[in-house]
Amino acid sequence: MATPLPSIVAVAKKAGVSVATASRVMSSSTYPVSEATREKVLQAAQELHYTPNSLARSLKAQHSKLLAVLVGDNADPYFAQVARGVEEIANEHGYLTIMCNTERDPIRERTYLNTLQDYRADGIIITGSGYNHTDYTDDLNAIVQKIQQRGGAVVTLSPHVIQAPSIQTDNVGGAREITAYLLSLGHRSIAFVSGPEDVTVSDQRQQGYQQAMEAAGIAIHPTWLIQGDFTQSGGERAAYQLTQLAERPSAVFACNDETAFGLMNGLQQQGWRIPQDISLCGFGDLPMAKMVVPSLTTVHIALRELGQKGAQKILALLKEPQEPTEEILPNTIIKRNSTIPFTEH
Amino acid sequence: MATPLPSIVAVAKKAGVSVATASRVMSSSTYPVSEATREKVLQAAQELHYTPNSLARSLKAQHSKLLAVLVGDNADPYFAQVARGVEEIANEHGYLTIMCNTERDPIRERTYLNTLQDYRADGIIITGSGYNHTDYTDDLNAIVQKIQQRGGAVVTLSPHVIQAPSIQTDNVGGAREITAYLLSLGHRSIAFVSGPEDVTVSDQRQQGYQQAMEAAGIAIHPTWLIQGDFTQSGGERAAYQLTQLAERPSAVFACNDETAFGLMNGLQQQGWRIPQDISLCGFGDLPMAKMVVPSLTTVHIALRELGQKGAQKILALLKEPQEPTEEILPNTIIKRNSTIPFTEH
DNA sequence: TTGTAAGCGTTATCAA
DNA sequence: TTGATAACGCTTACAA
Repeated sequence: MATPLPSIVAVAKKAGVSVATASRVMSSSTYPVSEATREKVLQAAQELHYTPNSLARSLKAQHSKLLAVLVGDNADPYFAQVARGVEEIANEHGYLTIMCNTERDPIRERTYLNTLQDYRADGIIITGSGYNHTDYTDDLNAIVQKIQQRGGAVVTLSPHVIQAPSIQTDNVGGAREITAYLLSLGHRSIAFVSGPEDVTVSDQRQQGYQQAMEAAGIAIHPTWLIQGDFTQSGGERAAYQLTQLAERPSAVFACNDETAFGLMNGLQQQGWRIPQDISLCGFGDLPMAKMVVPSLTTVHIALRELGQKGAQKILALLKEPQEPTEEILPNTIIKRNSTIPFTEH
Repeated sequence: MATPLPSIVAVAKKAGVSVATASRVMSSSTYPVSEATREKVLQAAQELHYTPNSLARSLKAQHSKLLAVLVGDNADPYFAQVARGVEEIANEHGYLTIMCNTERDPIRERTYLNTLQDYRADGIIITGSGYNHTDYTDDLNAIVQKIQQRGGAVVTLSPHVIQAPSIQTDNVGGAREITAYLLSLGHRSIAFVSGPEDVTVSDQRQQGYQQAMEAAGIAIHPTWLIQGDFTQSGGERAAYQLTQLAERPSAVFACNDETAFGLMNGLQQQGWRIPQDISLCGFGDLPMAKMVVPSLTTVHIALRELGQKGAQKILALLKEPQEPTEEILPNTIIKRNSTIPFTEH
């Protein structure tokens, strides 16, 4: 049978003091309490194994010490790393981390945001989402605004229709750089495998790709633009499309590592050798990127750090409201074995 | 400035009814309320954008609709999959999922368990931990007991010093089977790379390995037992050790996939070809297992399903307390390209 | 069918 | 320095 935990009244009673004083010592408030009574209370609390009820505390205090991460899928290594960074900082500061998988579905995002509001989550970190547009833009922003009004903090870690302070990796720049790297290797026909349609991160990376190609004076052939969906199977499908082309590009740039892994697998299954037959690169630098054979040339994002910074931003926001800012973090190209200089076949 | 959200009193006032009736319609209790007043209340709630404060509700109801997962590291694909399964079921049933990274550290486990108790988490799922022994065994079990006493449910998903209902994959059996598979391929000298010392899962898998070897009448050479730590870098170190041996085994069984990936990388860097020079297999069947080259022969665990079952067990436990049970789930061997029949060199 | 009021476990205000 | 007491927002006896 469920027996309730001792409350502060039990402690007060046992110590022979009022709940007020008991509370004062348990909540380690600055309010003066004599050493003698403090001892008595502590003693009683100890004996009863008393610990304060966080729910009651939160209700009273109007904040919960709850921090949430909205991710597309916590099993996706990209999000997993970010979430890890968040949890780390949260834990350090006495916050609990709530994990929310949205599958990039605005409706799920909305539902979670509402629930989180009901729980008075102090901070919400949104990552891995962000369509260019959705019918729910206003909806989402309305909720976010309400969250902010009641004192909650919201931060996005990727482009999103939600208006909030944001910390992001330089998607355009990173894509431009890695494309420029392929160009510097002598490649001229470079394919690009995108993410799901209308997802902004994918568009931004495509933009970087296009900028680099344009700067090199190369017209992008329509068949070089292949649709993916950020998953390995999407990459495999892209590989198939690639092998069907009349003229094979000499390099492919996948807009994220998972896609690149899928491509690698798919292409190799079709008998293509990487990098001899085609150079391949990704974006993200997941832990697996250096493990696959050949190891993957990619854009390194400090994912865990991104999560940490997001959490720190939340903490800062909670301390004192600040102007909404957008911070763009630089990233670096990691050259590995999946790319080699262009050679005539 | 932070403006508080409307409470049920605001709704009651606006609807011109008592808080009791307002509450009755908002909490969709079975208590009879006339259609007319129900409408009025709903209307008022709508206009005020009222949603009930979950903290207050939880405080009153003595349960929080909070479910926690304790994992070693949420960025480890193994745990990530399990956590995903948990979140899925939790979300379906209106529970929020709290993610706790313990790094297998009993002290961190204890801290989290305490915090979770303070938040009145309804359910706690513990996975990825479990030393054979620790100085904190009694501590941990004391907290778990208190959690259960106050009505919370605890389930473990891997061997652990914590006494609680448990659902686990068949570690011994799986290891025995896959070792038997290697034997059936003609291998006789089979190395085993373990996890961190004293971690029970690792011991169980080693046990399975030993059982199979024994059944085949093969004495295990001491040098075949190599210490790993469940990580890729641990696998790489093991690879190095392996290459130093005077007599090379013809196969290695890594006690988890991450270790196998590290081995694969390390061995290949030393110029060993897999599977020609040595057959390799793992345990877990992470998504990456079929992506690496060569693809990895391993024991498939339905990880996500394990998480789902864990969450369902919690839900069942919450509904009505049951006898603590230990459920062992079968697993299956996935034969891929990292293993081939033994051949003389 | 509706309302009043107590209580969940805290903390903070006000008096003493 | 200590103690009553109200309040946080909700649900539920108990009355009406």
